[in-house]
Amino acid sequence: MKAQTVMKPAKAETTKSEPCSEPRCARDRIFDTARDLFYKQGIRAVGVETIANEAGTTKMSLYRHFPSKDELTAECLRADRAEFDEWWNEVIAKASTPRKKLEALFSAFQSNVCEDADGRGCPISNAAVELPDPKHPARKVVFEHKSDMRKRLQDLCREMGARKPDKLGDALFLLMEGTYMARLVFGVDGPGQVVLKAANALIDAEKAAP
Amino acid sequence: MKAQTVMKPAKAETTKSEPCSEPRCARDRIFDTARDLFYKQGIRAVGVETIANEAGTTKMSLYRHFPSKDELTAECLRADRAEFDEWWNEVIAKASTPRKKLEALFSAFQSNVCEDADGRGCPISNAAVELPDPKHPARKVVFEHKSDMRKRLQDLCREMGARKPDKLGDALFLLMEGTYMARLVFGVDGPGQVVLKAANALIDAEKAAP
DNA sequence: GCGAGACGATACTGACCGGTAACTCTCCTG
DNA sequence: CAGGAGAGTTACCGGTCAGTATCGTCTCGC
Repeated sequence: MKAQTVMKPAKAETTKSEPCSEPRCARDRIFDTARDLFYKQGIRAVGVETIANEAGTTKMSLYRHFPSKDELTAECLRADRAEFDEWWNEVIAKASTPRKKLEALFSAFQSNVCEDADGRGCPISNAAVELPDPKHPARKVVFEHKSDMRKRLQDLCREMGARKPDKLGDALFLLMEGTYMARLVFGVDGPGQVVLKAANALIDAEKAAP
Repeated sequence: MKAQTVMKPAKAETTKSEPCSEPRCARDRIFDTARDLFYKQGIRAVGVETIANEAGTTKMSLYRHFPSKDELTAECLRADRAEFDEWWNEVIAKASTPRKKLEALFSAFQSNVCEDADGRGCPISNAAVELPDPKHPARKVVFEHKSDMRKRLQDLCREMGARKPDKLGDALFLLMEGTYMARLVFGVDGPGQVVLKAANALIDAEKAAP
């Protein structure tokens, strides 16, 4: 398969604790391959041997860098989480008011989730489905990420001056999770296409009357 | 390869061709055990041997009644779907208007999903996460069930006189799916507790202005 | 009484699982 | 130049996976 051996990177400014060479070092290739395969095929469906082969290396190298498949899984989810947070912060940074931040979030969210050709919803939610064991190291990542996401929404609602910010934030949370699952079941043209309008309707309703 | 393997008698007792004894016949015990274990531990996490043992029988009996684990899985999902439909019809039968039917649905849904002590969301949505292969027989059940659920919501919105019934129905669909996932991640006291209020807000907003 | 069907028990296949051991090669650094 | 770390290779471990084969038993309808 791939392999493409020596490429003479010619960079390597002798930073001591950075031994990676090649296109990328074995650890990074393994990590990225694992994230990709876990997302596309499911965590339980992918074996460590498959990951190693697909990354152009061997199982031994995988176990040199990661203590177990479970820990590798948790690590991948942490990367997913970090990527999500980065995306989130970038989106809200461009908007001026809490209301506009929420609108920008749901607008970008709808595009991201629904328009990705081979998307399969949220890798972290999916992990929660695949790994029921509460002792699995990935479960902690799942809970922390979703709790954080919930709180961010509630905080934005509070800043916006909603009457019941926690409840409105939770309702918006439901819309997001539902969009993930709708994408997974229906593909691109599913119910997720209405999430922005639905979020706006909920926000308007809460800011208005009784 | 077997002919019409999957039939389901499940009728009254003393019908002549009913060799089931014991509490229940082996097929039913296997089937119920599989549904339970698949839901609680995940489909991929449960082996056929485990199912057979837990049902107090053997793997051979399982394969006498079901052609494969994949088909058994699909059959379990069909039962989940039938149970859901039955629940749905019962709930809307008690309400007089489309608006009240929707309200009754979301009220009962919130209770069912959130108050079940060891609930793990929707078994059918979970199956979609666990089984990415589009050729898996369970995928057909997933898609049909969710399409049906989506259409039922849209139809109720239409009967209610919503201006954009399809979009409103889709928004309500997102709320339901989100509630399932929220239950799975957060347990009983999660964001799902607001789904009834959120649904009402969306409906009111759509029936009212612009 | 007898065949037939349902069921249980045991053993097996071949593939794959996560994880480990021991060895070699290469390249960077001191 | 020596040494050590990162990486690749091969072989292996015990266990489990889905699925099959064989045989024996129990019961029920005829």
